[in-house]
Formats: sequence, C-alpha cells, structure tokens
Amino acid sequence: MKVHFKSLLSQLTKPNQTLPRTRILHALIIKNRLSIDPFYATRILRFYAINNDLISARNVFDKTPQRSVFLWNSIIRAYAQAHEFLDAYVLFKRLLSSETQPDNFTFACIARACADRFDVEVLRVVHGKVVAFGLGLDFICNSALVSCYSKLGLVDEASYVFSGIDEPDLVLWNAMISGYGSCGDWKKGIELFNAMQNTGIRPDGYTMVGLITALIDHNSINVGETIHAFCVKCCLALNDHVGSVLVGMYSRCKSMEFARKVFDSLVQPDIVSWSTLIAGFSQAGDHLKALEFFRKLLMTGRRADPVLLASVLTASAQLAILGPGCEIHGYAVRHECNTEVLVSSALIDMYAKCGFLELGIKVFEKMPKRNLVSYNTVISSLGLYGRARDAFQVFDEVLREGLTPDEATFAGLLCACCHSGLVNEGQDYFRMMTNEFGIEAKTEHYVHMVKLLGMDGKLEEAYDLIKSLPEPVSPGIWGALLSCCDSCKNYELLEVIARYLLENEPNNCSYSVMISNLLAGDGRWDDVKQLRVEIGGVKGKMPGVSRISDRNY
DNA sequence: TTAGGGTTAG
Repeated sequence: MKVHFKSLLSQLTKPNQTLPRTRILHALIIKNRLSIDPFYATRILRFYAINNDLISARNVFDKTPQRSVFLWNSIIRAYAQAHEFLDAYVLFKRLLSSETQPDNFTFACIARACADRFDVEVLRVVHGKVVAFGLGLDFICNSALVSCYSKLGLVDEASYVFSGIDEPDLVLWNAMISGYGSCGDWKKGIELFNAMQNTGIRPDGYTMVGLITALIDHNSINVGETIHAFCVKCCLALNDHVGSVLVGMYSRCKSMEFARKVFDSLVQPDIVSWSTLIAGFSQAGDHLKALEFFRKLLMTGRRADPVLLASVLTASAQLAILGPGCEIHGYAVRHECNTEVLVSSALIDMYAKCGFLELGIKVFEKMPKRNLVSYNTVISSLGLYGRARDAFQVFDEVLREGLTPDEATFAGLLCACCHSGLVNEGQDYFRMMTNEFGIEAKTEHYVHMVKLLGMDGKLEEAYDLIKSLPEPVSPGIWGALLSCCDSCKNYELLEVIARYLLENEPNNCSYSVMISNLLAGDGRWDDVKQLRVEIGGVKGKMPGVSRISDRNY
C-alpha cells in the first residue's frame, strides 16, 4: 500500500497530466479516501484546469471541505484563464469573506484577470484590497499591478506603483520596462534599462522583449540593432520570444534580410516566430514569399494555428489568386479550425478579394459564432461588389445582436454607399456614426463622403466639406475630390483647388503629381508646364507623373 | 513533509 501511495504521489507532482490520466488519478485518490486532503485536491484540480475541464475542476473544489489558499487560488486561476471573469471574481469575493486568508498570488491572479477584461474599475478595487491586506509592498502583487495598469494604458499609474518599491527585483523591472514597451515609450524604456543595470541586476529575455517592443512602432532601426547586438552578446537571441520580437522589429522596418537572419539563428523556431516572419514578408509586400514560407513551415510537420492561417489568407487575398486561398481553406477544414472567428473572417475577405463573394458569404453563413470583425468583413465585401442593400441588412443584424458598430463598420457602409451611388443613405450613416455612436470620422470616412458627393455631381458641396475640416487635411481626401473633378471633367474647379493647394501646401509634392496627372489627362500640357514653373519644379521633383511622357513635354 | 506564482512575442 505504501508503494502505491508513493507512485501516486510521484504522478501528482509531475507538471502535467492528460485528461484520461487525470481521471484515473482522481479515481485513485477518491478510492484511497485522500480527496479530503487539500494537497491532493489542488493537484487534481490543476490537472483538470490544464485540460480545459472546468466542470470537473469545480467539482473537485466543491467537494473538498477543507480549502487551503492553494486550492482557492487554483480554482480562481482556472476560471480566469478560461476568460470566465465573473466566476473568478465571485470566488475571489467568497474567499475574502471565508476563513481562509488570501495571499499575494490571489491578488496577482485576479488583477491579471481585470487587465485581460480591460476592467480598470475592478482593478482599482483589487489594488485597494492589496493595500488593505498589508501587501502594498509585496513584489508579486506589485509586479502584477504594474503590468496590469500598463496593459490598460495607464502607464503613469504603473510607474507610480513601481516607484513605491524600494529595491525592485528583476520581474518588477521587467514589468515596468514592458509597460513602457506597450505604450511605445522607448526612451523611458532604455532609461529604466540602464537604471536597472546600474543596480547590478542582469537583464533576461523578458527585459529584452519589453525593450524591443517599445521600438517596433518607431522604426528606430539603429537603436534596434544595438539592442540586437546586446542580445547576441548575452546569448539572449536564441529565446523564441526575443527572436520573434526581433523578427517583428526588422519586418516593420522592411529589413527582411535581417529578419530572416534572426529567424535562421533560432534553434527551433516556434509557431509564433514562423508567424511573425510570414506576416513580415506580407507586410513588406512580398506575399509570394509569405506563402512560400507557410509551405516550408508545413513541411516541418508543424501545425498552423488560427492567427497564422488568417495571416496567410490575407497574403492570398492581396495576391487576388484563388488557388492558395482555397488550399488554406482546405487545411483549415482538415484541422477543424475553419469555423474559428479569426479564420472565417479572413476566408470571407480572401474570397471576396479574389472575386468569389458568394463563397465568402457561404463561409459567413456557416459561422457558429460571429463577432464585430466578421460582420465588418462581410459588410465591406458586399459593399465592394455594389451590394449596398445587403450590406445594410447585415448592419441591421449587427444592431439586433446587440453589438456596437465601430469605425470599420461605418467605413464599410460608406464604401458600400459609394459603390452604389447612394448619397442620402451615405449621409444618414455618416450622421449616425458621429451623432449616435460618437465615433470621430477619420480620413477613410471623409474620402468616401467626398467621393459620394463628388460622383453625384455635388463637387462644390464636397469642396465645402473638405474646407470645413481642421487642418491639415489628409492628401487622400483632396485626392478623392480631384479625381471626382477629373471624372466629371470639371477642370474649372480642379484649377481652383490646384491653386488653393499650391498656395497652402507648396511643399507637398503629392498634390503637384496628382494635379499634373489630371491636367495631363485633359491634354493641357501648357498648364502642366505652368504648374511646374509655379512650384519651381524640375522633372526630378515630380516623380511618377504617369500620364506625362517626354513626347508631350 | 509535499503545492501555486508575479514580468515576454505573431
């Protein structure tokens, strides 16, 4: 019997167990009357949670009369990780009013759940409890709080918490550096990185990921290269997380050669590293290379996940060739992830962009669960095909489902109105967007409105709309009006706008290119020459003037 | 003589 217990115990202290093995172990524990012991109960509960069997996990919790803080924390964590926030929070409250004292891990866990749910109010309540329970200086609670405030965009509050700690440990430094990373403040990140090193603490992979993340949106390639060199020096580049952020950083700077070099230096790149590289090729405009690397990944025998599938479907959509997209669809069906929201939405977009809207709609109709992204995709797709009325119906469904439309929803609707020439409906949706939903109109929305008015012959009205916008007006919006003038052959207004733009934006080359092209389209070469003189232009200053040839000039 | 965990990537 003793041997039996020993073997059972060794199984229970292993880090992971499959669901069938967990059930056997559970049965053995019950048979040996060990289930009342919170130690055994905690182990079994965790195994169930790892295997996503929340019902069994809860059952273990409910049937254990003596609940240690380990058991409480494990069930709260199980719900939090399954994104069942309310259950996690109710249990957290129950724990607070029970005889068991919560500990630092309890608060860290529930704080993280708040951040995952973007719930600042509850996070502040949890923060208050941390202080009330005398854990205001605890490293575990505070590293979680720093990270959570940062994730919610409250980096100043994170910094306030961080500065309250006397001698932060590596995890706390990392949490704060990542916090600056998530808000893109790379200068503060580097400042902190130096301060940390001055205290004698050596950085690890987490530190570097935080720093590099801060650089990604800033195209600060020089700083990035320095950090990369530092990682290599410290042998940190071999870590998958560090590797993939480096790949992402180089991709964002369109330095695919370097991205590839980092990727090649990874011993066994994981799915995220592959995915980053593949998306990088696509972002750099090399969609064929993206698909080529996707095939290479499959040849290694690894399995693609929904994020990667969505990414390669986007590459196929950009190429507007049906073949690869269909193959990926087949792969998704075979691996039972074709109904994942992310994959389905990418499939709809791919089919629509490849000219097979109906196939996209079929995917949409078969989706068991839809979110705003999938609705937005189908609205834009219908709009592109001029099926505005159908797009409006889908929009009504969005409202019936209780979803709140966002700027992409209205961009899709306005695009639909544009393609179908529905001026009144477009104006109604524009008003609805700003007045009812409080969404600020962006360049894309104005472009559609200008096109809508312009193509209806209301060029003056479109011109007035643009002039009512605060400066600076995006070149895309002026471009929309100029091309409407061109289509309507209203060269008088075109000239008025040209003069206005040249006077107000003399240094913006893109206007002179647009205007030259349009005048050239009308065969008005003298005006083009005059324009070039006016902007002090020589040929080299106006690249890409496609409709002007040397012969005409 | 047991257990958990706070910071990272597409």
